Amino acid sequence: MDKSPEVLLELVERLGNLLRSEFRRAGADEQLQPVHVHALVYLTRANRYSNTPQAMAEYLGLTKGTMSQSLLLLDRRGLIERYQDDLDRRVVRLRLSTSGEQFLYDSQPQSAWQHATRNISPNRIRNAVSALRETLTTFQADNEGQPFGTCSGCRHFERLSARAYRCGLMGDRLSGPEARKICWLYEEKGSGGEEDEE
Amino acid sequence: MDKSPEVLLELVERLGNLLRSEFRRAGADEQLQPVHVHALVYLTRANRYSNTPQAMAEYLGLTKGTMSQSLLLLDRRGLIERYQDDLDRRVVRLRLSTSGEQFLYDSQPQSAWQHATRNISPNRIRNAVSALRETLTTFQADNEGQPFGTCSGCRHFERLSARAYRCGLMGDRLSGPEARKICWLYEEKGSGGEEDEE
DNA sequence: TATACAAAGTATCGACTCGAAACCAATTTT
DNA sequence: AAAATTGGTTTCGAGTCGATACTTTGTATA
Repeated sequence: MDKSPEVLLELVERLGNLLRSEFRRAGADEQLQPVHVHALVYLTRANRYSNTPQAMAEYLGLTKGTMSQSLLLLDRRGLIERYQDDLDRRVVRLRLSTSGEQFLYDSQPQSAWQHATRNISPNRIRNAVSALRETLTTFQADNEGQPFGTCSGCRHFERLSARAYRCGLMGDRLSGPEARKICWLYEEKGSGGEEDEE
Repeated sequence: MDKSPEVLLELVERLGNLLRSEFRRAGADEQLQPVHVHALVYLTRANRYSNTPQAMAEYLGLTKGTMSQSLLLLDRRGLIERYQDDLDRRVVRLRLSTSGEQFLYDSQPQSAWQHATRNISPNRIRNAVSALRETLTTFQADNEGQPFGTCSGCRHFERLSARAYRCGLMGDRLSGPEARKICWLYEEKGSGGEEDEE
């Protein structure tokens, strides 16, 4: 019997704890909770389909009510900006404010981690990434959660030319940087045979 | 430029969130918070040097005061037992009670994850484990945190015979299963040159 | 059109987490 | 024996969190 999956779980758990502690530390000066820092980090990575309270709540594993609270706080502190969507006036869009960006720049919540991978060869990292990504995909498929992923690996992702892309689902053109951000409409590419009726 | 470390961070974050949600779900019936479930899971994996409030707090990234609160709750609910150490009467030892074990057996907080790795070859998992383990080690070394690890990879681990082991630091004999549990006195084996004076 | 219904967000409430600081008791150092 | 240290507990106040109810906007249906 192989205990590896168990050990992998343990490592992810532990690293998750440390990351959380790191976020706690980063937010301490500004009296922010870990989840607030995480929310700000998320905003740097979210594309135009994912920068809403709902997507964020889903990503962070919170209810929309709780999310609303945290966003209220971040707004009061001037770290984010909220504005209405043009087409659907129910939806709120979120973006980092200048001071939000400044905060992340100053507190560097991710630097300790970045540093911690310095001794690992790019190749090994890529392998680990691929294994974890697959785990994530399977997990999300099992648990009916919204699947998050970056555009570049998505079924709806279309390359128009060398540097122009498009989301086939929404029909919007995407810039290169945006194609590397987190999308909420993500669907696994090659998994096939899962064409939902209706 | 390679974005892989960033992506790895993101995956660990996300999987950490999902794990947390999973713990939340598992504890919902018993009105337990995710951190309580995590504490119970930790106890199943802790060896004789790590089954104390302090080690647990360190592992979960909490202060001892906070930890004390959670342990009080778990004790009141009858999910754990606390008893005094024989040699040092300040230290409290923790163990799962029968109903604690029953709870974990019933709620299966880790099963969803175990399931999620089913499509990944053992070999790829082992590679991912090794990369994450190294990241963890580096991270802990950078951040002066207590290094957790399993006995079998520890510098103090000695094999007496085919099935008998010993911790060279504490002098205790260890059973086979115990040698696979989480230890708080863990020190990296081959890293060398870090012999602390004093 | 009206009218029902769904969806995105907000507000309120109560239980609980969390760190900080003060505290206590057992141990170790001096 | 006194002082310092260590493992844990207690207390406090701020803040998270889910549940529930609610508001506003959009969509479907008659």
